[in-house]
Amino acid sequence: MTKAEIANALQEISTLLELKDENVFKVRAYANAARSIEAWGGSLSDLQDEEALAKIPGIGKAIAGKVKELASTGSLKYLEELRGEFPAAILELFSISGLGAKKIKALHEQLKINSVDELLKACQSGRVAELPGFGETTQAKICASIEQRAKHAGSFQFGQVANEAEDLLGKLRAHPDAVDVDLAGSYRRRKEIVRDLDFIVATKKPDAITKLLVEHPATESIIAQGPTKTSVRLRSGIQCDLRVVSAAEYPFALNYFTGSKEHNIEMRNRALKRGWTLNEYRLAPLPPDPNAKRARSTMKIPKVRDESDLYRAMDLDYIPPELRENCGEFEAAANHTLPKLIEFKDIRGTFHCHTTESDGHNTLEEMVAAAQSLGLEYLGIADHSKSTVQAHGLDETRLRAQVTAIRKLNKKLKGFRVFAGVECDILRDGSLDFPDEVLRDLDYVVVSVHSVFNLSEADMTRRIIRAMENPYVTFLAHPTGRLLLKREGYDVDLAKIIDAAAETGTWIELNAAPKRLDMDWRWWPRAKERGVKCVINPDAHRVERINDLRFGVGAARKGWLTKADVVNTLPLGKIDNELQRKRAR
DNA sequence: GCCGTTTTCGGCCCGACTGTTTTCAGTCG
Repeated sequence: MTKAEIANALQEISTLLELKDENVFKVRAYANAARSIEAWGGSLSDLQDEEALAKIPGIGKAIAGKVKELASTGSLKYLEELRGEFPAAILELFSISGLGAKKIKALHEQLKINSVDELLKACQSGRVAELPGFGETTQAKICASIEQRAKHAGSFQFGQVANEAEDLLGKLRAHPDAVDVDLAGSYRRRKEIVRDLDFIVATKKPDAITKLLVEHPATESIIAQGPTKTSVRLRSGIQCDLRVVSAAEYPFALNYFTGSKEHNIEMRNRALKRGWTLNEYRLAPLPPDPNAKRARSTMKIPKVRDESDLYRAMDLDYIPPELRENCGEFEAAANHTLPKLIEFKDIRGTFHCHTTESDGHNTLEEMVAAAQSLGLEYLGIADHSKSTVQAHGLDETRLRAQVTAIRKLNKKLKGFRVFAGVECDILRDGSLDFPDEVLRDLDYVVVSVHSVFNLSEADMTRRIIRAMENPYVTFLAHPTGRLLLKREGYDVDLAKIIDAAAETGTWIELNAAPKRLDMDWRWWPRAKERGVKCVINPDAHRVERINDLRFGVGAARKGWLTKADVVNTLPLGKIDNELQRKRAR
C-alpha cells in the first residue's frame, strides 16, 4: 500500500460519508486528512507509527488508527463497510462536473441511477429533468459533461499545458486595459499535475478582458460567464478560469487563487489572530462579535500593495508560490529561515541526455549545439546500455566508440565540455549491465531501472541500493520510474534510498521531463537534510527537450532546494572535482 | 473528525455563478 493509495482511501471515505449525508465537517476532516497525507514527506513505514502520525496536521486519533490499519494490513474494515452501502460504480458520478453528493444521492434514490451509463440513458429519456431540483438545462449540462469526460481526463502534466498557458498569459499582459496579470493556482505553485489555469487580471475594464478570453481562438466553449469570473474550456481540454479585479484587490486575489487551500487557511487564521478577516479582495477588521465577553483587540491594518506587503502584515517573509503547500513554510517565514530557492539561470550544465546512438532523435553534435545555444557550459551524454534492447542500448564496443567520438569532439570545443557517461541498467539482482572495467573509463555513470518493475518493495529497494554501492556510479536516475497520469512508480522505499545515497555519496536525479519529475518534490527536503546532492536532468531524447530543465527547476524549488543543493549549478571549472568525489572516497 | 497564544466545547474559509427557484441550494474553487 502506497502513500497515494492511503490518501485515496481517506478521500473515498469522505466521498461516501458525503453520500450518506454525514456531518459536513466530518466529511471535510477525511478530505483534509487525505490531502495532508499526500503532501507529507515521510515514508510509508512512518505511517504505521502512531507518534509520527500524530505530527501530521489534520490527523487525529480516529484517522490515525485508520491510517495505521491501512498501512499495516492494506485494507480497512470501516471503508469496506461503507463501500457495502453503495454500488461501486456510483463513485464515478463524482467525476462529472456539475454533480455533487446531493444531486448524486437524489439520482440514486429516486431514479436508481448507479453509474455513468445509467445516468446517460436517464438523461436521454428525459427522466432526469423531471426530478425536483433538476430541469431541462441541468439535464443537458449533464449530457455535455459526460461527453466532455469521455474526451478529456481532466488532469494534465505541467509540461503539457505550459506553452498554451504562457501564450495566453502573454496575450492578457499585452492587453492595453490590463494593469496587472498573473497565472495563479497550481500552475504558479509548479505542481506536477494541473487541472485548470487560473488567470488573475487587475483592470478598470473587466468586460474587455473577459472578451479577450471568450473570443480567443484557443477557447472551445464557455462554461460560465459573469461580471468578475469567467470559466472556459480550451481546445487542449483544460479548464481556464479568469478573475477580473481592481488594482487594489489584485494582491489579495493573486494570493488567494494561488493557494494552496491549506496555505490559505493558515493565512486566514493568522489574520483572525490579528483581529482581521482576509478574503480574496481585502484585509478588513472583523465585525464586532455580539457574544464576545470583551472587545477583540484589533491591530491597525497596514497598506497592502503587493503580496510581499501581505506577508509582512502577517509578520512573515515573502513565501515563494512553490512553497505554499503548508509544509513548514509558515514557520520558516516567521523565523526568517526560508531558503533562497534555485533559479533557472543557476543551471550551468546537465548530465542525462540521449543521442541517435540509442533511442534519441538527434546526433551527439546536434545535442551539443543545442546545449550551447541554451547557454550551458557542459553536457553529459548517457545513452542506454545493452539490456535496454527496445531503446537500442549500447554494448561495450559501441560505448567505447562513443567515448572516443566525445573525446575527439571536446578537442574542437572552446569553453564547453561534453562528458562521456552511460545510463546503465540496474539488473534484477542489483548488478550492473557493464563490468567495473568499462564503467571506470567513463567520466560518470548513471544507473536506473528499466525492467522487472514488479519486485516487492524490499527487493526493489535492495536492488537499487546495491547498484548505488558501486564506486563508479555517480547518480541514480528517475528513482521510482513513475510516468505521471500513466503509470505508478514501482514499489521502492525512498527513505532508504535517500539514506543509501547519503552513505555512498551518490547523487539523486531530479528528472525534469514533465512526464516524470522524479524524484518527487515531496522527498527533496528529506534528501537535503541528509546532505544528498540533487542533479537536475532533462533526460532529453531530442534537442528541444533539453529545455525541459525549466520544469525540473520548478520541481526543485518546490522541494526547497537552493543553488548549493544542486550539483549542476557548478561551473565547468568545479564540476570535475564533484564528479571525482565518490570515486576518490 | 480535528483543533486550541483567550477555548477541551464549539467552531470549522467563503464568495461567485447557475439553475430552479420566487429567496436559495448546490457546486466549485
